[in-house]
This record gives sequence, structure tokens and C-alpha cells, in this order.
Amino acid sequence: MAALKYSRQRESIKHFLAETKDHPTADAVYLHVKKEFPNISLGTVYRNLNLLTDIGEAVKIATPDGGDRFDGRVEPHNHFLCKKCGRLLDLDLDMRSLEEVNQLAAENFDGIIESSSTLFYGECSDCIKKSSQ
Amino acid sequence: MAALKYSRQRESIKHFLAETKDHPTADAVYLHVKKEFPNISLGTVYRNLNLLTDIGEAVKIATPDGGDRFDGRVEPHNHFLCKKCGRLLDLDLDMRSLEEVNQLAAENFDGIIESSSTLFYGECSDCIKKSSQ
DNA sequence: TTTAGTGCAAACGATTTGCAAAATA
DNA sequence: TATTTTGCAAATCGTTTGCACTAAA
Repeated sequence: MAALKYSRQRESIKHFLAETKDHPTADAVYLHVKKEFPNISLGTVYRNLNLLTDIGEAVKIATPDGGDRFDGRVEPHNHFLCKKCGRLLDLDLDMRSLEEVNQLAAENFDGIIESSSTLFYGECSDCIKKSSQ
Repeated sequence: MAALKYSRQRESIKHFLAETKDHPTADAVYLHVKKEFPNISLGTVYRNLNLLTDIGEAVKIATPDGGDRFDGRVEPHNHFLCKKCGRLLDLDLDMRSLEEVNQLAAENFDGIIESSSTLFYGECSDCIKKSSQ
């Protein structure tokens, strides 16, 4: 396994993931980092996002509609997908609840449960406001 | 919205989804239904899987590795993805636990939570057996 | 100077779509 | 007959990869 070398592009991608709560797609990351590195290629963005995911510095989130999203928050937490506007938001359960869910699941299951990721669906507060106007 | 017409291909897809617990990919559905309809095309399979998903007769499951899976069980339930063999299995929490999770989430969240889907990760019992031999 | 990372473009796998023909209502 | 569905093929979307070059160690 090759030694890791510093790269400004990767650093920029990390910073963007750290500062945003948007759960951007690879393409959104590309468009953002392009401002700082106009020549960066989408391939480089994908390579770095996968690398960061592999070493545990980012998380890949699969949703049933469209491409994967990336998240710089790597502690266990969950997400909410708004059926109206399509935005993906953080949704935190406290640690205990999180572990309870895994334990409840383990009771009904034969294998070993190491982790879990829940995607909640519904309508976000912004969309509720808009539709009540 | 166009009226729905019967089609044997769609019926065959539905039956396959109803009888299997495999959470097949679109391609796996295609390969199976092809036995009964040798001329069926992958496009038809996709069109029907999406249609069934839209009208609530199937569920699309996104996983972080590879294509979407389809499930004929439409009542709320969860899934387990084995990190070793990659199999996707059903994992049932009882109704009350399921609703508890959604309620716990609602406490920390501003919008409306309608449903949720949890993907558990770990090692399935088959893989545990194999590695302990 | 050795190794890892980049940009580019081509290739890839999964999914969607336009269209003329076939099946259903 | 009117409308939906199909098979086919081409197109599209998201992602990966080979390669010659550049940057980091």
C-alpha cells in the first residue's frame, strides 16, 4: 500500500467537505474546488473522494435518487432526505439511541452488526414553511 | 397520468420480486425474467421496476457499492449488507422499535419524518461460519 | 531520483430514452 | 381504434482508468 503524499488538491477537497453541510455530489465538489484550481479534473476529485473515504476521512452516502453524496463528518450520524426539495440534511440521534438501534437489530439477526446508517424521509422545515404560505 | 395496462412482462417481474429474498439488481431481474420471455429487453425491466417503485409495489434500495437493488416487500423493514460477501439481507425490527427510531429522530429534527430506512453493516452468519473453519 | 498525484480523454457500467411495432383495452 | 407497452439501439449519466507529465518526498 503506497505511502500517502501531500497534495493541495486533496487538501482543498478536505477543507470543502469540512466546511459545508451540503453533502455534495462529486460534481458539486468539483465545481467548488475548480474555483481554486481551475485545471483540476473530475477524475482527480473522484480519486481523492474515494481515497478519503477509504482512509476514513470522508463518508459516502448512497441515496435512491441519483449519484452518491459525500460527507466530511465521519462520526456516526444519520441523514434526512427531503421528498420535496431533495436536500440531504444531517440528523443526529444521541449516541445511546444510535447504539440501541444496533442492539435491537442484533436481537433479530444472526450475524454481527458493526454499524448502521439510517436515511429518514419526509418534508424539511423549509418546504413546510413554503407550502403553508 | 396515463392509465395502467396489463403486461405479462410486468407480471412476471412482480412475481419474481415476490418470490425471491435476494434483493436483485435490475440485471438479475432481467436474467431471470429472460427465461420466460427470451426477447425481453433490459429497458423494459428498468421501466417496469421504476413503475412498480412509483406505484408502491416495489422498493428501490441504494447501497454504497454498485447498482440499486429491488425488493418486492414493501412494508417498512430494514436491510443488512455483509461487508464480506456483499449479500443484502432482510433485517426486521418489530413495528414498535421502528416507530421509536422515527420518533427519536423527530425530537432532534425540525421537519416532518414520514419514514426511514436503515442499512446495517457487518458480517453475516454464513461468513462467520466460513471464517471459523 | 523515486514515488505519488494530476490532467486529460477514453472507457466503463448502470440507467434512460426515442422510435416504430406489438399488445391491451 | 386508441392508448399503453415492448424491443431495440442509441444516448446519457456517474464513475473509473491508462497514460504521459508534474509535484512531493
